[in-house]
Amino acid sequence: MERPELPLPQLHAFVVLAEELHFGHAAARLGIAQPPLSQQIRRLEDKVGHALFTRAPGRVTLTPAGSELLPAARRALTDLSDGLAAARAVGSGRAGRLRIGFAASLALTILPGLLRTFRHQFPGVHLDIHEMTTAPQIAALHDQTIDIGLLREPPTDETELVFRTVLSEPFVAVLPSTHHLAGQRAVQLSQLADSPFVLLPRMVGPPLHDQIIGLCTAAGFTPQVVQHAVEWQTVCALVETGLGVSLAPASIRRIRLKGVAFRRIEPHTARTRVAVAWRENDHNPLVTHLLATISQDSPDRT
Amino acid sequence: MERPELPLPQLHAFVVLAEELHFGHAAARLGIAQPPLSQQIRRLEDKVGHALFTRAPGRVTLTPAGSELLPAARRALTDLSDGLAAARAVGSGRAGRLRIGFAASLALTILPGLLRTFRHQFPGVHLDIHEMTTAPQIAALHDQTIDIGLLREPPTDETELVFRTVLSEPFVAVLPSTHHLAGQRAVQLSQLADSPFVLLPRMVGPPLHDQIIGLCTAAGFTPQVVQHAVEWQTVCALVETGLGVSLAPASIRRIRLKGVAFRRIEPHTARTRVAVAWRENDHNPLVTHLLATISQDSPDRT
DNA sequence: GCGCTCCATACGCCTAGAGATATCAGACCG
DNA sequence: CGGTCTGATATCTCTAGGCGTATGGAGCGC
Repeated sequence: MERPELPLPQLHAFVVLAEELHFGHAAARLGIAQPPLSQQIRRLEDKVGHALFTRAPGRVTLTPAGSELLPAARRALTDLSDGLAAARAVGSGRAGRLRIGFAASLALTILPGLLRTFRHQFPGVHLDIHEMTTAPQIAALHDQTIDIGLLREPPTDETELVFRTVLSEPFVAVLPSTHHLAGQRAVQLSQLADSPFVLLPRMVGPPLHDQIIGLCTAAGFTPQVVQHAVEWQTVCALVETGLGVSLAPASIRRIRLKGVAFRRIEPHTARTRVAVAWRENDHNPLVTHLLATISQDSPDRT
Repeated sequence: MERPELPLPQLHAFVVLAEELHFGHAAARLGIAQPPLSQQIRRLEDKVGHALFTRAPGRVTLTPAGSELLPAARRALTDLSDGLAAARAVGSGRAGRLRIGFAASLALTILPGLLRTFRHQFPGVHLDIHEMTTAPQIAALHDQTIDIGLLREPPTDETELVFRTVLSEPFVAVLPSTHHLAGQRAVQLSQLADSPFVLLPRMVGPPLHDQIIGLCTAAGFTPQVVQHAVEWQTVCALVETGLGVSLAPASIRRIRLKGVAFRRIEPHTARTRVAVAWRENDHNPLVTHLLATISQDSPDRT
């Protein structure tokens, strides 16, 4: 790519003159006087090294060389004008691409409304939605694979990343409907001490896992985990088979399964937080826009 | 098409920096110092209205807006550079299109060599070859349908057009081989007075037609034209059938037909000229080149 | 902590070129 | 033959911007 030889203003003048084929009219369209236009064309011809127009008074015509240059000049000008507009649209956040990672359970709660609101406000923005658990989201944020993470129980030791709580919800006990506690409206946590547990593996979201274990510990027992499952959907399915019980964020009530009962637990204080995460140094306006959308869309509801 | 806002040098700097992602190296590739490059990018960003790069020392990256602008800028630059090269090629006559009209009879004589030589010298030039008689060539030259005409007996009353003789050749008598004059090596023109004639219609080339009639008149008779044919090829075929005789430029000897004899005529002085014609005000370099090729290729041979 | 790398800032210089006004020259027309 | 239209020339002004040198300041590695 060598140094550009043809100034754009001259090319612009060239294109307009090629359309008007009349120095006076072209100059008027350019908003300048006629002599400067003659100069522009002349300079351009000097640089090209050949005449671009034949001028017989009243009879301005493109030369073969001019005809050859015209489409290239036109393309270059429209490319630049379009590219500039596109860059501005992206820069101002009216267009572009935003990559979002989200925990599967959120697909049942805040995610649909959020996406709908955002798409409505920024129809030009393409959203890449990736379902992924907490730990991969953190990693993906770090290596710029996603721009926004929606996850549970954000880790506290992350530099470079910022977290903001979107939603705080209590835990519920997940019981097979045949379970002897399913008849109660609420369950004392300690009553689950003897039931086998189905949980997510610690790996997919250590903080949430630790919090659940901590709840049980605080209630005076260590849960007997007989089975791991990567998704809450699967956990519920396993509970339905009678394999065991579980503790889960309240929003998974949306998973409706015939043989599964969700029951409030006592004590009721423990809550799990859903947070939005992004890179602290990410100045992508779309990130800002999405954060704003979250604020207005789900104003810290419980 | 509105006024271009982004100066090309800045776009060039932008593209190079986007490739190098390093101010120092990019500046070196541009052949300038580093501070000016910083300024260029800064000015460009000011005009766009958004940052195009994120600069952490040692870690220069394109922003989304920058990524959006980059392909447009690259296209514009290559378009201009290619377009300029193409325009220069056309302007200097190394490329382009040349439209040539020629009389059918010339396809047997000067045309093949001429085209071969020209194509060899200017392989980038596309030649449009149209077979047409004299009068249509004149018209086509006037309304810019062809750029070069190769025709017989140029009219003398044409302004705006220039003619240069390429070839001058004598006339020959075209006789059926059964004709009683076919036994002679040469034919006195007056001996044809009683034979019916086959000729081209006057319309397709008035000067040549008038010259043939004039020859007969000078020999003391008015030819009895019993049949017209638009092509010499056809004239010869008709002569072969014994329909009549004809007078034709010597180069049609190349049309070899069993039943046709070509004989030198006396007096031997009358010659027909083949000329190249072009528009006087046509500055297309290809026209000049073709004229030069004709000069060197057929140096006024008889 | 020191130096190195890398980019930004701050002047200052200078040219290209974009613009205007005034004027000239050729073609065409009544 | 003069008026009009069209484009070219001449001359001047002004400024945007391209480039340089000198310097500042933030990370990063040893």
